[in-house]
Amino acid sequence: MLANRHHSIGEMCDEFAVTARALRFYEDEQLIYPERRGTQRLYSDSDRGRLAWILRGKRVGFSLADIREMLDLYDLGDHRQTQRLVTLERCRARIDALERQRVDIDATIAELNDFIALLDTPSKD
Amino acid sequence: MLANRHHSIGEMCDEFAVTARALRFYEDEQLIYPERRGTQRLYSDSDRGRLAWILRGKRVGFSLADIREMLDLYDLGDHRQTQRLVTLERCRARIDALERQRVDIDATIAELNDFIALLDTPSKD
DNA sequence: CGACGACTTGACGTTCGCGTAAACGTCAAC
DNA sequence: GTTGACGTTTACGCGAACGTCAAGTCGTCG
Repeated sequence: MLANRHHSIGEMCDEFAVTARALRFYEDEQLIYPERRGTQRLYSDSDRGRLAWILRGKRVGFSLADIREMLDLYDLGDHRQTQRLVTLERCRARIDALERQRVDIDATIAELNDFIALLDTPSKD
Repeated sequence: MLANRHHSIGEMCDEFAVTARALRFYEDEQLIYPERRGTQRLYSDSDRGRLAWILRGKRVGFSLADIREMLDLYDLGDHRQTQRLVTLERCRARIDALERQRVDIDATIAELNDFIALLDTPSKD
C-alpha cells in the first residue's frame, strides 16, 4: 500500500465523496489542517484519518462543533485517554438522544394514525 | 360553553402556549386570518380551530408550507373531500418518512455502538 | 391628565452546513 | 503562446421558524 503520500484536494473529494467547498469549510472551522505547497493543500494520511473521523461523526449526527472538540482532544498528549473517554460519553449521550427520538417518532406516528381516524369519521357539516 | 366569542392575541397565547410573534408569523405566512377591530386582532372560534390544526401539524412534523396547503383546501366548496384525501395522503407519506427515519436511527445507533467498541479496543501507539 | 399595559408594524439576527458565483493563480500539455 | 483542468480567496445566499429589539398606537384606570 502506498502510505504517506500526499493527496490533492480533488483526490480527497473523489475518495470521500465530498466537495472541495466542504473540505475548505472544515479547514475554516478548524477541523483539519492540511499542509501547503504554495497555496495548494496537501492532505497526508493522517489528514485522511481525521476526515474519516469527521464524516463518521456527521453520519451519526454530531455537529461540526462537537466533532472539532473531540478531534482537538486527539493532540492532548495523554495517549488519547481523554479523547477516548469524552468521545465515549458523547456517543452514549447521542445514543440516548436517538432513543428518545425514536420514542418521539413512535408517538408521532400514533398521533398521525389518530388524525387519520379523525379524517375518516364523517363530520357534522 | 361560550361559543363564538372573540379572543385577543394574548388570550390565544395563553391558551395555546405560543408567542404572539408566532401568531403574527402564521398570519404573515397566510395560515390564519383573524379579523381586526382597528389594528387589534380578533380570533374567532374558527380561528382557534385553525390554530389547533396548525399546531397539530407542527407536532407531527409538517412544515408550515405543508400546513398552509392543507388548510387552503378547507375552503374549497367540495365539502372538504379534497382536503380529507390530500391530508390523508400526506399523513401516510409522513408515516412512511418517519418509519424510514426510525430505520436510520437504528442504523446510527448500531454504528455508534461499533464506534464505542472501537474506542474500547487498545490501539497500537 | 398621565401612566400603564397590551398591542401594533418593521426589520434585522439567529443556527447549520455548506452552495454558488466572481475573479484570479498555477501548471502541464499541445 | 494558449488552452484546459485544477486550484485559490472572499463573500453573500439559503431555508425554517421564529426571537428580539425599536418605536410607536390604543384603550383604560385612577
